[in-house]
Amino acid sequence: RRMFPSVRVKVKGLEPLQQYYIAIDVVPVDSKRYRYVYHSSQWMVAGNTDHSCITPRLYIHPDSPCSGETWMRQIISFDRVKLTNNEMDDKGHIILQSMHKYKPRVHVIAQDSRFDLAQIQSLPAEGVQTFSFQETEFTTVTAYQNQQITKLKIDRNPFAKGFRDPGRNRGVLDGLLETYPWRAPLALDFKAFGADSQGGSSSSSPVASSGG
Amino acid sequence: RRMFPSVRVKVKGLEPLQQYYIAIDVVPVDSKRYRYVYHSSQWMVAGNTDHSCITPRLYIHPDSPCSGETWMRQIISFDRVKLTNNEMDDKGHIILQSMHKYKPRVHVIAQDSRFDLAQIQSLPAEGVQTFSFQETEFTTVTAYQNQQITKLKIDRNPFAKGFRDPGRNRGVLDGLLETYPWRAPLALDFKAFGADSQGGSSSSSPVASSGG
DNA sequence: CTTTTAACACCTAGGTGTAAAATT
DNA sequence: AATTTTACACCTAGGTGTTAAAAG
Repeated sequence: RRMFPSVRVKVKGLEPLQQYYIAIDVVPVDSKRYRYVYHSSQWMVAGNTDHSCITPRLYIHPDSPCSGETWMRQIISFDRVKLTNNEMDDKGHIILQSMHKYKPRVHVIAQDSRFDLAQIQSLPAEGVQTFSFQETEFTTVTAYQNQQITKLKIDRNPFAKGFRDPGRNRGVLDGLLETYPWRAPLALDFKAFGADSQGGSSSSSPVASSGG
Repeated sequence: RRMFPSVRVKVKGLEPLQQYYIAIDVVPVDSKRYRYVYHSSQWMVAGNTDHSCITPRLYIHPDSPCSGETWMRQIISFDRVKLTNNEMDDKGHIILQSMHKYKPRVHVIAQDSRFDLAQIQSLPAEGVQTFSFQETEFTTVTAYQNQQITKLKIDRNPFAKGFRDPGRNRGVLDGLLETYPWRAPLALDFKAFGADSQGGSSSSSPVASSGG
């Protein structure tokens, strides 16, 4: 299923005429398995798991490759990214384990004639800058554990319109959205050199969860 | 509106590791205006018009750029090409005049670092090979003139399913499809060097017409 | 017991020819 | 009179949370 809300970014500091690929992947935050405790409304550690050896799948933004000038002029939205818990998936979706914590990463990749980047499966060794944002951390589920998340999805996702309450509960939702982390596009600055730099921003608590 | 039936091609003779763009455009067959004569079921010349000065719009296949190996492994379908008669169109659709004859051209463009091909608006001077096929010639209309074309579209276009006759008229349509020109993908051979080569094939009469 | 799967009604988004209205 | 535009019902295609059944 699609990731919702989707990651949206703005990028600056690119070379206007250079061509870039922009891609996203999702990496584990830790090696813990979580369970949701209803009476305290919290995710709590429920054991260890092993994320080792699995290279995360890369989703290339469909506008890639594209000039720095064009990338910088638009908000870059990853709203077609699909997540699955099926480890045998053959449709190129991003594979995650349910009941785990993850964080998306955005990669800006300068096109280099030394590599064939047409069919990128893994990140090249150089010419890549990686950004991630604390506030985009989320917990995976196959069925929603948190009623607030369900309401947020129903109210904000156009495809869930059929489940919206006519008017009555809007106030509650507005309150939640006050701290909703992904309303504004995240900012990437390519000028900060070096790979794996953490694009920092204000850090709010993880709120979003996505069905697998 | 979309062009239907759409142009489908297979290409061979590419360099497996070279990157290529593949694009389509539509050029006038002549400078005549046509009208459809019902009693003889024929398109007849109805005057002259001026196609001069207008550079045809290029539709880049969405898989571009892509390696020769990948292009050669698949049937290349231009089923999302859109036609319009609005000369002020700002959505990048291919602009045609109604009641005129046209022929699609397919261009195979080797990626060359000397040019910025990310946003191709016009064809580069070299590294391009152009193919066209007599049997893909068609006449533009805003309302169908020929009942056989209407039937063909209704029976073959999945979006027109709501207009299909339940079973009864299938025989008539099958007879028409026997000479339907675009059933098999057209064959391009990139080995035939030089630009503007005419990829020849059997020449049947123009049958397809598309709404503007 | 908890978690996952699959079928479903209900949406968004957009591609059909039709028929009536508008234009030329 | 011929051609074009517009609104429309009817489709395809696919993204929602829900629910009941299945799996663990």
